[in-house]
Amino acid sequence: MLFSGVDLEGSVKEEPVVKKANDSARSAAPILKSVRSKLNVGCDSNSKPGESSSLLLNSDGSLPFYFIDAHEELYGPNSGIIYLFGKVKEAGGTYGSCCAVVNNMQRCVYVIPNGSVRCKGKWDFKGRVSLTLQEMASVLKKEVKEKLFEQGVLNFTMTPVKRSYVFERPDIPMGEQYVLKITYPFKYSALPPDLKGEHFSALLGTNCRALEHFLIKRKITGPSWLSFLKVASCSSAPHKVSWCKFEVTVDDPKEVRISKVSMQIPPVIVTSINLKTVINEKQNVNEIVSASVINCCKAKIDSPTSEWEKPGLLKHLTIVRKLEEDIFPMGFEKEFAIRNAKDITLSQESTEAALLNRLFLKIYNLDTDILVGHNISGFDLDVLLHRAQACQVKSHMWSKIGCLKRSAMPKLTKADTIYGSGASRGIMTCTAGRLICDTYLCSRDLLKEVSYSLTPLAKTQLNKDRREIASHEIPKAFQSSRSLMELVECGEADARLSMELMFHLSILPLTRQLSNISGNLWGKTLQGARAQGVENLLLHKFHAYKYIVPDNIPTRGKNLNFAKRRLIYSVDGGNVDNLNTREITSENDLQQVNQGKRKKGPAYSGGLVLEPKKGLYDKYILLLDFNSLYPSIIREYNICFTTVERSADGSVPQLPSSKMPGILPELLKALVERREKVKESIKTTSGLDLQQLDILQQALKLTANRLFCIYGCLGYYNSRFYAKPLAELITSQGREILQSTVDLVQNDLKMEVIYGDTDSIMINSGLDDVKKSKQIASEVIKKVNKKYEYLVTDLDAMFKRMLLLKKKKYVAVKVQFKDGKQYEVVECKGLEMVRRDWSLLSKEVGDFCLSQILSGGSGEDVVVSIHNSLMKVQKEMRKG
DNA sequence: ATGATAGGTGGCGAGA
DNA sequence: TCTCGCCACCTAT
Repeated sequence: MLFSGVDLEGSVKEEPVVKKANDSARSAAPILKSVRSKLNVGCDSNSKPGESSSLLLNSDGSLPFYFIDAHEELYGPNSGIIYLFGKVKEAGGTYGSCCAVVNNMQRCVYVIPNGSVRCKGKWDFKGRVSLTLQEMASVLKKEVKEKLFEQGVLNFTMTPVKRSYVFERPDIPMGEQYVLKITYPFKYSALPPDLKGEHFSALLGTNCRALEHFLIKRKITGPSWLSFLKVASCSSAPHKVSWCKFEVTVDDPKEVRISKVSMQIPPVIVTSINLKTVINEKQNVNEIVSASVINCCKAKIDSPTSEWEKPGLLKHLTIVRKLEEDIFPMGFEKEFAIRNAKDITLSQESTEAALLNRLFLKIYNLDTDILVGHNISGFDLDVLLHRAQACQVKSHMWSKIGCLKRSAMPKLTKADTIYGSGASRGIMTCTAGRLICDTYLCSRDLLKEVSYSLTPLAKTQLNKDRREIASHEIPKAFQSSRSLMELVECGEADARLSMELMFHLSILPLTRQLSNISGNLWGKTLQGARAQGVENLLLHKFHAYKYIVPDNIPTRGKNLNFAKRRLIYSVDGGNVDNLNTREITSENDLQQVNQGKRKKGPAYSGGLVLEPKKGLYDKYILLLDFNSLYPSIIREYNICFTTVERSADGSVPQLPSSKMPGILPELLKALVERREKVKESIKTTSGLDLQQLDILQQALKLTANRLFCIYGCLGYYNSRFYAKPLAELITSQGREILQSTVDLVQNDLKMEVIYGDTDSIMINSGLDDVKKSKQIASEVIKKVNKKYEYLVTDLDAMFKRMLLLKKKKYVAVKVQFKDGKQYEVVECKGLEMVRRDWSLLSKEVGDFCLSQILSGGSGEDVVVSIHNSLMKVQKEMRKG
């Protein structure tokens, strides 16, 4: 099955077979026994004295591990080591956090030999000598061996293997051929990507990351149950590298497998954080005065969590500190005592450093899997770590914000990052092992709202009023006990709202499913890295079919590479016209790079927009729409890296003639079919499973929406799978399809097309009757759909009245049906009132005018009424 | 570093 | 003062 992470039928069944390995079973058993005994010693912090916990094993003696997050150090002595974070099951049936250290990762580099080898398995070397595979291999091996020694790589294996290459590098031949696969340990540095030799023209995979290699090779697609066949050792408390409850070491990556038994997906521990800060004017930095934490210890990730507010699941704590050398206001001690009567929910500290220590310790003790907060990645985490640095919080404390013990703080980027741009790499490094769920970023992805601040979101989504305290008001809060308690409550309320938002939007189950579908790391999906999702999907798929994938261009020095890449890969420059043109081209490109991201002219032409026949229409207008046009084109014409022949001069390629289905079309087919299947399952299932299916369907819908991203990634310059010719081919087909549809409707069906944009056309039916219009529409649709196999048009809407003003600007009264009843909705596209950069007044006035125009009243009445209202507005403005 | 291109609109400054 | 080109911003698909 394609996406093994998603289990459609009969997902929840078997519990893991509890404890003990078969005595005779595997040699792993004794090791695991010792693991277990060590773990009893090792799990120091979380278990109460006298309580001992041991891990449950599968019946074959392997250790089940629910994989959640992973991390690799990119620099330093630990690069090449992979850290997996997840959950293991304890004897009591509870779950504990676990870190698995995977050692001995091997680099994997492909050597592309010179000359053609596609002729009958013989290596045609420089067209002169024809050698056998074995002979050629030995010549090549000898040279590669020398080169490896030169690079200081002393320990390696070499194997000739058959692989295909179908991407955009002109220096690597397309199609299947024998290449030499080299593997060597990560402790040796990466080979230079441009290394060449007498017998080989290129290297691929030189800088592949250990983690990516691991996940692709082990076919791990997002959060899922894994089993560790052998666990080499288990560190006890002082020797642990992580803050997790348990820690194991895996010395052979191949001992990590996807679990074949389906087991219940464990709940996770979610901690919501909200900081209240004051601005230190002298240094222009935020200082923390209070931190609120809300913890839910059993959040479901396979279905929506509905009862998260149930007593016992939720705990809260707010830590406040004194402002400057002040003392806490009068009466605070009393409040303090009341709040802590039953449970510690309020904590007072005298310094910011003490507050931070307390908070980090709390997160550690909670054994948090997921940190949540509104704009947590853009604000709270950044402030936390900067303050930890400024207050000289010890590394064994601040590093508890993540799961890996650290001694040095990674470079944090400046605090003044753009609102909502996500966390910096340094912050993500610190939090490795705990997922970051930023409800601000997520709602921006999942919802369409005017504003994504907490206050409006709380209102529109949760129907709750949020009390806001402006940042300059915060110092005043310390003047009285009452106002200070209000500050505390505000912090807790905010933390709570953010968590509620997360549950309300089912962010965890949704993003988990998305990660499973695309094979992405959950943390990346939460960060909204859409391009990366597609990248992973393609990586998994192409690897499975034995294709060598395009190299990962490292971020560092990318700007330099940009121009270089342009020169190497650019088909524009490939024109043998003259060298001058080429140099100018690359110089222009360099300029574009230097001028930054703001200036980016389109690289190729996109969708067709028809000139609108402007005016007010009062007969029924039919809006016809091709369902996900670009993905369908890929399927319809079998467009793929593997099928389209790219021309050398950079012109738009021809449609493929190959009937062999390409990988992209197959992928889309699988996704579409999968969605259909889920839809069907939804009809026939009930109860809890239905909720799960619903999430699945939502996720699939999201992916379907993001199928567009597959096209996007083909046209996205920084994408690993950048293929301008393919993107161009797709859009050019799109234009042709739209045009031919227009021609069909106008010439053959003799109907008037008044507008069209990329994948849609509007037809003036000239009718007053709904039913007749509908009938006509279905006839048109039938005719259009007959022409295509996968492309499907649909009647998107019928407009009773419409005002068509410009390209991409129109208002219409849409007719809809619900329970057999007809009702009308106003749809407004592109006009001022749907834009955020127009004032409320102009929106209101516009709204009124349009409602008048579309009311269907006589022309004169409308004019009079609009005029009157405008006069009224004018008067009001003069007054104001 | 964080899918695409097409298109409308107001603001701004240069130049007539 | 007016026009024009450029830019930032936001939207449609």
